[in-house]
This record gives sequence, C-alpha cells and structure tokens, in this order.
Amino acid sequence: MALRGELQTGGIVRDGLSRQVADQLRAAIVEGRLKVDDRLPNEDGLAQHFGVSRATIREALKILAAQNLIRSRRGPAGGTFVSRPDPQGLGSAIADAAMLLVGTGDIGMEDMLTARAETEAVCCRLAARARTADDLAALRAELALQRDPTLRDEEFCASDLRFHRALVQATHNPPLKLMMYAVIESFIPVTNMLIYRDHERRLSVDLHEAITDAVAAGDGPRAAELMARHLEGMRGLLTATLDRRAAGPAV
Amino acid sequence: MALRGELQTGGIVRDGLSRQVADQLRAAIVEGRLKVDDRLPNEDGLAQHFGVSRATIREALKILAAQNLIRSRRGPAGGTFVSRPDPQGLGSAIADAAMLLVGTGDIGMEDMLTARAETEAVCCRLAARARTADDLAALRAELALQRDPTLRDEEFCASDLRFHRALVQATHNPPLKLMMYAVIESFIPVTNMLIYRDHERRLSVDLHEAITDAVAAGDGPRAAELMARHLEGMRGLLTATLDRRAAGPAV
DNA sequence: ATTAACCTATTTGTCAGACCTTTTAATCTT
DNA sequence: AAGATTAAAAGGTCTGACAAATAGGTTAAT
Repeated sequence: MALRGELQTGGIVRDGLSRQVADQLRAAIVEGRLKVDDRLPNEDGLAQHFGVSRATIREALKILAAQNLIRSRRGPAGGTFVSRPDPQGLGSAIADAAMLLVGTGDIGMEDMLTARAETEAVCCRLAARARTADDLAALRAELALQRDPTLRDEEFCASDLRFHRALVQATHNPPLKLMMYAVIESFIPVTNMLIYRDHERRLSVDLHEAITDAVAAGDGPRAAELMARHLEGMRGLLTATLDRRAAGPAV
Repeated sequence: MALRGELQTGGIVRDGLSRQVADQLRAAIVEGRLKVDDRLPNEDGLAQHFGVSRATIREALKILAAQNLIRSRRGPAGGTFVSRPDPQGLGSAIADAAMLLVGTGDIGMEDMLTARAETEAVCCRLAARARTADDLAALRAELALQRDPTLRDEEFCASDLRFHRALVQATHNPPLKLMMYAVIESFIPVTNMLIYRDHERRLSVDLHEAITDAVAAGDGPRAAELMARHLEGMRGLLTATLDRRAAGPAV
C-alpha cells in the first residue's frame, strides 16, 4: 500500500483531521506513491486505514478534489482516482484568484498593463519562432472578425481575447502557456472592460494585424515592439479615462 | 442576505449538492455580495438556507477553504469568514500543480528553460527601474552566501531560489509577481535539481553578481541580456548532462 | 443466438442526530 | 477589581442509515 497512516492526535495539532488526511494523500500523490489514474481504496477502507470516520475522509477527499488532484465516480467500477493534472483547471483557478485580487485593489491597472506588455511581448518573440500555419490561420480568423464594424462590443472583446489566446498558443511552450493563463483569463478581460468603451477598435485591430504579420514573417523583435506600443496606447487611454472620471462625475 | 438558494435537484444534474453549494457561495464572493472578512451564517444556518444537511454544507465549505476563499474558527466569536485572497497561497497551489505537470512529463526541460530565460529577463528589466536599496541589499546578501565554497549544494540551491525571489520582488509589480510564482516555486527547483550536480557554481554566482550590478545601475537591457546568457549556459549543461547519461549508464 | 429487460452488488452521495473540543463572555467569588 | 468558574456558541468528529448511480451478470422473450 502506498499510504501511511499516522495522524497526530495529541499535542500542538491545530484542528483538522480532515486536513491531515488530505495532506497525507496529497503527499502520496506528489511524491509519486500514487500515480495518475490509480484508484484509492473506497471511503470505508480509507476511514479504517486512517482510523477516522467516513465523514472526515469525505471532507479530505473534497479538499483534494477542489485542487483537481482526484476525481470520484459512483458505482461498482467507480471509486476515487488520481487525476491527471490539467493546465486548464489550474489556469481557471489562477484566473479566479487574479480576478479577486483585482477586485480587492491588490492589483492595480498600471501594473497590470506593464505586466501584460512585457509578457505578451515575450509571447510575440517566441511565437515568431515557433508558429505554425494553423496558428497564423487562427490569428487571422480573429482579425477578420474584428474588422466587422457591426460587431457588438461584447463580441469584439471576446474575439480580442481569443486573439491573445492564439498568440500564446503559437509559442508552443507549455510552461509559458501555464503562466499566461493569469493574463489571458483575468488581466485581459479586466483591462478590456475599462478601455473598450472608448471605441478605439480600429487602431487596436491595425496593431493586431501588424503583430500577426510580424509573427508570420518570423520577426520577433518587431512583433514584440508592436505589442509594447499597443499596450502603451492602452495605458494612455486608461489615464485619459481616469482623468475624465475624476474631473466630471457625470451621470 | 447576500445568498441565493435555488439548488437544482432534478433534471440533468451530475451529482454534487456540495459542489452546487460551493459554487453559489463562490459566486457570492467573487461577485462581491460577500466581502472580505464578512461572516457567513453558521453551518446550521447555511444548511437550513440551502435546504441540505450540515454534512453537505461542511463538504462545500471544505472546497472553498481548499481554494483559500474562506477560513473557519471555533467558538462563539468564531464562524466562517471570507478570506482576503493571498498571492502566497495561490502561489504554492500553482507551484504544486506545476511540479506535478513536470513530473508527468507534460512540461519539458527545454521549454522550461526558455520560459525562465524570457520571463526572468523581463523581471530584470523591470527591477532595474523599480528596485529599492532594500532590494539590492537582499540580492547582495544572497550573493555573499553563495560565495562561500563550503556551502552544501542543498543550501546553495536554496540561496539561489531566494536570489531569484528577491529579483522578482524588486520589480514591485504584483501581477507579475503572481505569474512568477510558477517559475520561482516550481521551475527553478526542478532545473536546479538537474543541473547543480555539475558544480558550476562559480560561473553562476559571477553572473548573478553581474546581474545585480546591472540592476543596481538601472541598466535593464544589460541585466536582461546577462540573465539570458545565464539560462543559455544552463541549457548547455542540460544537453551535456543528458548526452552523458544517454552514453554511459554508469553506476 | 441475440437482444432486451431486470436484478444485484458496489461505491459514492446525502441525511439526521449525537457528542466532543475550542473559544468567548458573562457571572460568581474573593 | 482581579481572578476563577461556568454556560453558551460554534466548528469538528462520529455513527448509522438510506438514496442514487452504475457495471455486470441473469433471465426472459424474440
């Protein structure tokens, strides 16, 4: 068996049998004693193994499930299994948390635009080297959409998001993709919300197109420079918007 | 009350009253209906409100607690409270998951070094502009440690980690810090483990020192270039190590 | 023989109620 | 007024039961 079973019950234990069980199971997973798709003992078995009640085991399993480490199914062939870690799930968790940090003001607009400019410039450079024909097609498909002047703002922002997603994808670099989830799923929506009210679409699309061309040509530095200019323009819009709001509290 | 209460109980619901409760509470938090440090009703109250048992409520709360959205304390003045989202907790979650992704081979060494080189170069550029005297002191403290030739490999790696952490800190850019958690807490330890067996410490420290000096001088481009060279050197070590292992399966 | 319907065992999901432990605050004692 | 005692509130755990889903085997009908 790949599980150990000593829970601290006396001494300086800060409450939490379920936490301790979760920690032990997590350790078993990250240390490889439990491999992907391994099946854990059923809940009664775990309860017996750890010497706690089934309710406690279930709380522990919920913790691990919330961290995308395990999944459960009912039925005879069911049970609890170690999950393959998926960047998707992790990404949305990052995005959620980043959204909260923005909401509480722990992350400011200025810094966000700086981080976007720098990291997306990196993506441009790498994409220029690694992009495939499919990547370029995906980028251009979004450009075509964005040229449509009848597109609603909402749809435009969604397309913008997909454009940046495709750009990250074009780097074909998994760890970078992981890091960029925070930008793509959280920072971009937030910045767009504040900025695209000013209908600066055309300028934006022109820059997107220039970036795509540079990526297509394999000219990383130029693509990066264009992206930096793009974000610099947004920074200008931001300060303008804030000034206007500060001056006239209209409507 | 900031909570709604309609749970789907019939139809195409894929199991999970506890999941639904957690989702509703999470929504209330991210949409701001529940603010930081707000106190939720007690578990019996929540059970009544959602029309489920207390066990189900507890499982839901464990899910949210695992995502660092709430915390609980016992006693009369206790209860369940909305947590201030902390980058720390999120960072370790990212690091855990990234570690797993590395373990399963979903993330390769080559790509990791590329991502490190690019993103840490970004940090160099920003740090050169924003670093304070304290930041420089922290960087130089680690350098002094690393000069000690009697330092064990383990300690050296820990100091290296702190150096890079301090570099990120010196950017004073919260969103970037958030993104760099994956690099700092996961990618760096993994790369170090594979590479510092070859005792290339001196070269490494020299580059670290040059980077620090460039950051101190406010010369971002030079710091970034040095960092890129540093990582390029590690890439060379990596291929050498792999070649040697492929050739001689010694010991 | 093949298919459809049914049963059954296994496993997670939920419930109800009880008791334990921790913590705070009010009360009592000195 | 200071300290000790106690009661109440809240989360933490346990127990035992039942509900629901599901894979697999069994039976009945075609």
